Amino acid sequence: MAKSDSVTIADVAKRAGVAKSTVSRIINDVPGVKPVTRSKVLQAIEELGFRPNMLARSLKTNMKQQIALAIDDIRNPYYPELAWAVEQVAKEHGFRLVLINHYGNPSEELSIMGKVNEMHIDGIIMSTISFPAALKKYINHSTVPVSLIGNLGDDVNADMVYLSKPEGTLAMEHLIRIGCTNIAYAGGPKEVHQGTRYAAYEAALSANFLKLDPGNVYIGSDFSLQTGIQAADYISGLPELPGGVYAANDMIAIGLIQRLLEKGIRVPEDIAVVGVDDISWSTITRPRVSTVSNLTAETGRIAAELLIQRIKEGQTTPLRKVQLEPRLIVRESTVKVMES
Amino acid sequence: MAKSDSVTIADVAKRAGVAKSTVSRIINDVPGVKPVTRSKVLQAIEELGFRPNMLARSLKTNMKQQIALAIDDIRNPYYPELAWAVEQVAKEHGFRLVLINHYGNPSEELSIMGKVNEMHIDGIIMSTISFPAALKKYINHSTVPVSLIGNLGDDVNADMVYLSKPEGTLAMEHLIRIGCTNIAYAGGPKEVHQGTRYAAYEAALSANFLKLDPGNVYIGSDFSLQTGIQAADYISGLPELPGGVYAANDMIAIGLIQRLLEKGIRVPEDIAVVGVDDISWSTITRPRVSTVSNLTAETGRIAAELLIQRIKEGQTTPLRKVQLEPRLIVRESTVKVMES
DNA sequence: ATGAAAGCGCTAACAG
DNA sequence: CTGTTAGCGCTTTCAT
Repeated sequence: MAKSDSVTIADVAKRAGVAKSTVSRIINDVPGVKPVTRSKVLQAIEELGFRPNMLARSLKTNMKQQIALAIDDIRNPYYPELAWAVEQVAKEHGFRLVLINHYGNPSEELSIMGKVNEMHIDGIIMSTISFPAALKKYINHSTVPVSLIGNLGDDVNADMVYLSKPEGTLAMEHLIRIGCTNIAYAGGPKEVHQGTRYAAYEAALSANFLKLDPGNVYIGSDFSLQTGIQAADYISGLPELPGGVYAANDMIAIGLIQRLLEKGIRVPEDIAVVGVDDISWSTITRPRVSTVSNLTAETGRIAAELLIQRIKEGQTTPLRKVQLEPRLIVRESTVKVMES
Repeated sequence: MAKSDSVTIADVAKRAGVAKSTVSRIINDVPGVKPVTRSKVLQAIEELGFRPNMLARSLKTNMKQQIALAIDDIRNPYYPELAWAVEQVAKEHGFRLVLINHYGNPSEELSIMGKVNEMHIDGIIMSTISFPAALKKYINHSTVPVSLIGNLGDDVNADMVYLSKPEGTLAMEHLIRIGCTNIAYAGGPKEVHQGTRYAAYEAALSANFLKLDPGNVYIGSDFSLQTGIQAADYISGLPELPGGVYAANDMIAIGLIQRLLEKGIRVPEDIAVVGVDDISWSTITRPRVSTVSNLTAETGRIAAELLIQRIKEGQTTPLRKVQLEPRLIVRESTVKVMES
């Protein structure tokens, strides 16, 4: 248990011949300390190699200068950018970032919220996929501020950032606008992404008086390239080749496109393909992938800013909800362009 | 400053009619507490909704149950998997993960090591790119254990995980084995990746009595797809087309291959291309990319285990160094295969 | 088997 | 301008 070498504020005080509180004042830049005293103490700090014990400070001030980010899986390409944006903002405000993967597992998500006050954090950003009712309770009872990515309703005690409409809506509208009537869907399990990815498919069809053919829907096991490849095999075997495919994310779109091309099916001439996420890979495949940007970095930045602001001002001010507009990005996978 | 509602061990003790120490014993599973007392206390805990303040506990025990991982940039595709592996192991041992990006910035790296004891962590894993001498001093003076990714020498007080040889060596040997004599290099700045990516190029050439033609070396500004594309433009314009290209990572290799194909240069027939990293994308491009796996997840896992073991046993036991064997993975970008 | 008391290293009134 | 005095909430001897 031996507290190693650690030199404390008391050691410094003794060495400098002052009281602990004076040392405290100096390391906290409290004004009104005689310059000569200050330099005496500074010197003692230097000589002793004193470093304040933040743990003790935190115990006293109740500020840990740390926030958590709970996400599905950092290996999913959406999250590194989100995490990066969050860490940037955190760092600017002198906060560190604790990263937690919950793998979309509802019980994990609950367990995280149940442990927030054992976590040395001042607040938490949750990017939840499934959203069990129990989670809402946990959030509402949480002692630390919560910032949510996604719109989880008005009865949740948390600031939120979310898109003004599902990305998929833009993707579908685009396909319809360029003349597709027979549109296929390629995605992972329907429930994931709070179901909005798939729901947008159904909604857009019905909003445009197009009929939903269950045969046009390919549901894979995840949101990977592999799923895209399998979707291509499925879709290319359909009795009637769809004019367009709405892929639930760019990874799927890319796998899908590659496989279609291998099979001699031209994109976009035979099939137009649009994805969602605007990951960087989408700009370098051939054809480059039309997609919908969900403003990942912007989302992370705002979520972090909302949280830190909330940490600073407490639960007094009203909850904030920030809506972001998803943005359609048209590239060659949906429209033939002049120059390659 | 108001310490909100927080119910403490003292509240529980009063409610249960026992001493604080008894409550402490119970929440720490210290044996030798009469069952009836135990249940009385447990009930009080339940009724009051008591949750131990880990900060206070940490101050006393000096264990924060938290480790840090300092990396270049989480957006670089190597790191999410590393971070994931580290977090897995951390979680298994009841530790949380603090993620820090240093952007390969030497002064940032130093600043991180300078702040380790203000960070509420029990140890830190550093994946450093540049390795200034000053960093060595910081590490050797660090009060918390350090686990290093990469071999930084014998005079550094840290456990280490690293590859037994540069990945590039395997990549180059492969190209040479399949008959390339005129081999180009495509990479980012030479110093990055501790210089091993490029150094392997020079070393392999001279080990095989091949002459180094500076005109065959393309140095881009980073390790992105874009650099690969630019490298392709450069290499395809060379007076004599090289028989093979060693790309410093798979991103570059992929950008390079796509661009070569666009220009009507066949891969691997005209040029064989090998990358490094074995990122998942390399399995779905056409042709799929031959590469060298650097065992990312394994590296993360071991780094985390070394660190946590060190945290538990202290600086008494000798330093550990774990070597991993990089593995060549041959795909279609270097050899023509029978079935596509 | 349990209680009393002394801190962990720091901050924050309150005096002087 | 600086010192004294209480704690923050918990663990941990040492008694009983």
